[in-house]
Amino acid sequence: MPRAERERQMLEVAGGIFAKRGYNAASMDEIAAAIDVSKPMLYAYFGSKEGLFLAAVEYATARVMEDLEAAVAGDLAPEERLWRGFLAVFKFIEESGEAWAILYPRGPMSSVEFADRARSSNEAMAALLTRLLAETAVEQGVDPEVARRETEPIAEALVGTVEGLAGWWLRHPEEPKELQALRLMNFAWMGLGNLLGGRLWQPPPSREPGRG
Amino acid sequence: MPRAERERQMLEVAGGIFAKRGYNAASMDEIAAAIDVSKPMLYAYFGSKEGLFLAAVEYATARVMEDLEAAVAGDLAPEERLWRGFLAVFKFIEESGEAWAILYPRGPMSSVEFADRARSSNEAMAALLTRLLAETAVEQGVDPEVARRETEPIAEALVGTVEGLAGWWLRHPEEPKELQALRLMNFAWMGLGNLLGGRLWQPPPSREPGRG
Amino acid sequence: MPRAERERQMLEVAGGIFAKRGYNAASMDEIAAAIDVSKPMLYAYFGSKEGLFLAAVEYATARVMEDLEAAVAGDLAPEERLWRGFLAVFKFIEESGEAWAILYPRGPMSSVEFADRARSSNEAMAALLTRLLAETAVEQGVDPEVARRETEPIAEALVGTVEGLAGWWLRHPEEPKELQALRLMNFAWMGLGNLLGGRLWQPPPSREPGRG
Amino acid sequence: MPRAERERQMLEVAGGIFAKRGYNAASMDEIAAAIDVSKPMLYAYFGSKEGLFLAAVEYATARVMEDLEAAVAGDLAPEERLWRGFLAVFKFIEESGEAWAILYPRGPMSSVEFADRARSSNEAMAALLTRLLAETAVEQGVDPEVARRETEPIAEALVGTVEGLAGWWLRHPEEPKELQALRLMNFAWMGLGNLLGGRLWQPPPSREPGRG
DNA sequence: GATGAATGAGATTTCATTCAT
DNA sequence: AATGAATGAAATCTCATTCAT
Repeated sequence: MPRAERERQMLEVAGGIFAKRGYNAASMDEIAAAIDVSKPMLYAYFGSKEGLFLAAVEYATARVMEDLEAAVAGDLAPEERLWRGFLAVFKFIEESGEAWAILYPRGPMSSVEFADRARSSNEAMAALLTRLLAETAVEQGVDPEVARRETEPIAEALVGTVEGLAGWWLRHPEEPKELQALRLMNFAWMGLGNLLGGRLWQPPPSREPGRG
Repeated sequence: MPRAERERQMLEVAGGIFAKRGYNAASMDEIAAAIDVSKPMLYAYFGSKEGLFLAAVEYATARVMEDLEAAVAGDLAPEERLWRGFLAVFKFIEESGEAWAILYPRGPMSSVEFADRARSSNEAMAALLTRLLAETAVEQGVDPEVARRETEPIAEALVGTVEGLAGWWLRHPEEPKELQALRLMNFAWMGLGNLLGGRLWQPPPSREPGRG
Repeated sequence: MPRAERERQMLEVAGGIFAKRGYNAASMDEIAAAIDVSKPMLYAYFGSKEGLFLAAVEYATARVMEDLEAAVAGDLAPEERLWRGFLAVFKFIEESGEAWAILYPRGPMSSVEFADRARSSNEAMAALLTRLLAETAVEQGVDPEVARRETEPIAEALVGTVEGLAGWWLRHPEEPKELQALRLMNFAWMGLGNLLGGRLWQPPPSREPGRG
Repeated sequence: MPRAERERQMLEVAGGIFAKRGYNAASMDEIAAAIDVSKPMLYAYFGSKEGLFLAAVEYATARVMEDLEAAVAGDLAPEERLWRGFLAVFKFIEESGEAWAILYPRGPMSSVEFADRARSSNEAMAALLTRLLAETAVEQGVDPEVARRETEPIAEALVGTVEGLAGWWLRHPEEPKELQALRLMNFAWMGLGNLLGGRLWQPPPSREPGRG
């Protein structure tokens, strides 16, 4: 088995265990046994438990970002882009729940030691959104200075929004992912002001956003 | 020192250490030393490390919720309420960053074992928002069935939004809290549709920040 | 409550807990709570856990010995004496199983540290038997030198015999104590040689021991 | 060092320490140091302190039982068999006092938690005796129903007898083991009825001790 | 005389990590 | 290249025991 292939497999299994047990409760013993590899091998590949964990996080991040970037690529209206991005993320969660769970474990008691370095996914998503929002804003005539200053925090807030709804969805898995994306459009695109006024957002075929 | 007082002090110090180190890396030894109490005392009061942690979470939750509830109490317009709620939360974060950090540690690798029981803060905030949103929606003539179904997930998303922006703010502490609240109003109340169209939200007269 | 009375009560409760949990697993906390006394009181009365334990053992010993001595007192034939002694012991076990269980806990893993000082019961019973056997032997014309040398080890063996059968009885509590005493007479008085030859011992009314 | 060999060594040393200190007072630290092995090795082999202890008990049991079964094997008269069995047991005690002491610690304050599972030796010996006694009794024409009912408790009593005399012997180690076996024959085979009548048991010709 | 509150010391157990083979 | 065997270090938790009141 080629090294890259083997590494990929290790990261997937390890990621699953980290997601299920949490960083500390996941033992190198258990991981090695699940991969069917000796512990020294794990160390040869990743150097330490921390190294393995970070590699698993990066691997998972890369996969979400691939899906997400593919979804928002091309010449699309901002609204359409947001809609497709939301759909892509919830599709990813549905299909690779474990990978998402490493990135956003929900629930406290993390081991903060290397939280910074493990935030790669958050940053990648926020960066993508920041770029998109900034471009669009400028296209739409928003003051460039304002756009520069405001898009990054807004993008971070938006990632938090997705994470928050994803957490709720985990407890209501019977609902389809499209409904989650639709909710986010209503909340994030329309805003509560419109929602509470009864103005809802319509999915693509007849897409027409904005306030009434 | 009366028992209640001592307990409060323990919870504050322990909360700070849990927030700084994470659940696993925080050792009972370190916590006891920081409180200047013997370890057995900790066990006498809280039974176990888990018990101590959960008590600290509850204590922090109770404090945010007090502030938040006070801020949104009274006969206020929905918009005003949201605005004041946001302000209250960011004020809390500014003053009690550690308490917030225990509740929303940001960053992966949690110890999943008792994540459920530690979600009290999220649930409390989401429940408050759910109630407010539902009431307002119905007042505004939204179909009650829709309101019933949609407010809870939207509320969870909103909590995530706050958490997301708070995370960003932690890395940009030079900005005033009012600016964060203003951002959230623009994002969550107006929606991206309006924002990208250049339509911004104005804070109510008797307050200060924002841009016209 | 007079001190002696209170002390007696403490020893009974403590003895019960020691018997149920074993020396180490019985905590001073549990014992104090069961007696409904504060821990410092326990220390005031008995000095230490070890002191409490030894006092409980002595108390239990004193009680068996009272019963046993009463049973074998008076001018009785050796056989009759043995029979009455056995009956007394099994009666005691039936009525005060816990006291017996401190003295003969059956099963390994004792905490040998102060085993010597805790053997008081064994010694007391063995001493009583030694005296009786020696007297009888001499009366029956056994060489006094032999009697002197042999009675003590035989008495210890006999105590072991009683303990062994008591252990079996604990697992077959449905049988009456008289049957246990009868068995011991057959074994200890008649001997296996007679038993295997089919010669059994008859209880008192028609008592007639010896070999066929 | 091959695993089996190492395990045997561990069990012997651990057994010795358990016997000397008792289960609770023996610490894993001390045991590991005495074997000259790290504590984690102990856990790798036996899982827990309890596991180690039980393994040591089983090991000791297996060794007594080997000797005992070898001694009573073959076509022997009941009397001869008993005599040889006693000799074997006392020989074992003389040579492996520690192993015997783990099985029959004499002295109170056991940790009752797993007393049941630690009684293996008692049960093994009692089972062997039960079988032998039952066979012999039937051969000798004893009512089979009586034999079935009585042999087990008698066997347990007999094990207690051996234990009792062994306890005495520990305090009088200057006497030879043959004398102990002879005593037991006189007590258990002849019975006190005969003893007190001055009728003693004679060892079989080809052996030595005893008094005519 | 009596106790609530407190602690020093030590027990078992687990784990990331590394040699010797 | 790969691993079985081994360990140093540390974590949680418990308990007998004692002051200060």
